[in-house]
Amino acid sequence: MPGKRLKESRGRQLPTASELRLLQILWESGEATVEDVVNAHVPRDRPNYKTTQTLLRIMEQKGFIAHESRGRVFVFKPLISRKTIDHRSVRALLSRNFGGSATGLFLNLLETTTVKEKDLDELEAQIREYRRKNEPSSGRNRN
Amino acid sequence: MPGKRLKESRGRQLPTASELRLLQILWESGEATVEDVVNAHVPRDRPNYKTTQTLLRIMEQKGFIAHESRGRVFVFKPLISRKTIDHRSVRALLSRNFGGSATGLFLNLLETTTVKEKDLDELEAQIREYRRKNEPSSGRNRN
DNA sequence: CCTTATGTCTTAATGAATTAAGACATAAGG
DNA sequence: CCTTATGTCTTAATTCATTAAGACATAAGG
Repeated sequence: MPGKRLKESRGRQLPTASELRLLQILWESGEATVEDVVNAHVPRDRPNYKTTQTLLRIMEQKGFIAHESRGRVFVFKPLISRKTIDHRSVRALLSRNFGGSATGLFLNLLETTTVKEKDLDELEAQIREYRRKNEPSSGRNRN
Repeated sequence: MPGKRLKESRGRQLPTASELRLLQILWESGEATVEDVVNAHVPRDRPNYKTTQTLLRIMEQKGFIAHESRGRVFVFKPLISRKTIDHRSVRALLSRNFGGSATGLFLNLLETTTVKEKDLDELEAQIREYRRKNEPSSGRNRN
């Protein structure tokens, strides 16, 4: 057994890859026992029960989730939302690779990925929506 | 000394945070000695010479950079472009957090960050550009 | 030429992430 | 009631990232 981890629960900002996988299961199911979490995986990459248990305990130490006892089993629930984690992840990538420039990331996205026509429409709509929200004045009044 | 790392140079896909910092220096300067890399940092967070040397060697094992001897010093050059790393990083985030959906990431970007008016224009222009490139036919011919 | 400063090479301590086994407690079934 | 299956708690091996010291070689300067 290696690494005790966290002197007094320091709480990294972001979950690790394995932690995120379990979080996603909890987000979908709302709450889950260790067994539920294990069984939520396809048999192909179903993790070990005890391993999963350990991971969940660590995630609790980090403040990502909480548990309550129900009979003799623990039921785990997420304490942090998917949206929050997504925000943090995007911000991390932004400052790591793009000097904080959202535009830079977006341009990269267009280069990297294949965007469907329908999604392009959606993106334009969202840009218009963003404009509407953040600039209620109708234009021209630049002073 | 902990961890020999890499049985026969396995080559993780992405550089770690520290590695990326050094890579960015190499991308800007084109090439650099250990000393150059150290001095490229502001005194505030200037890393140790030997630490930097070790990191550069590891990065070379991973295939991110290469060196050539010049006199008795090593001159390091990047083997991988910023664009490639950015692409990989975005793809990683995409599959990790957004189920591969670029649109999801983009919507998150709009929510998370403050985008300047000028950048919105730029984004729209890029979307039009993307359309022009990926759909040269002028419309209507759906068969 | 010979000392010394500087650079590379070797070794390593520490901490975190991942994985999982064994100890121990207890609910459940016969 | 008593055995057993199952769940939690404790401990730990392994790997990688980060940091850096010491050994050793050699170019540079006096």
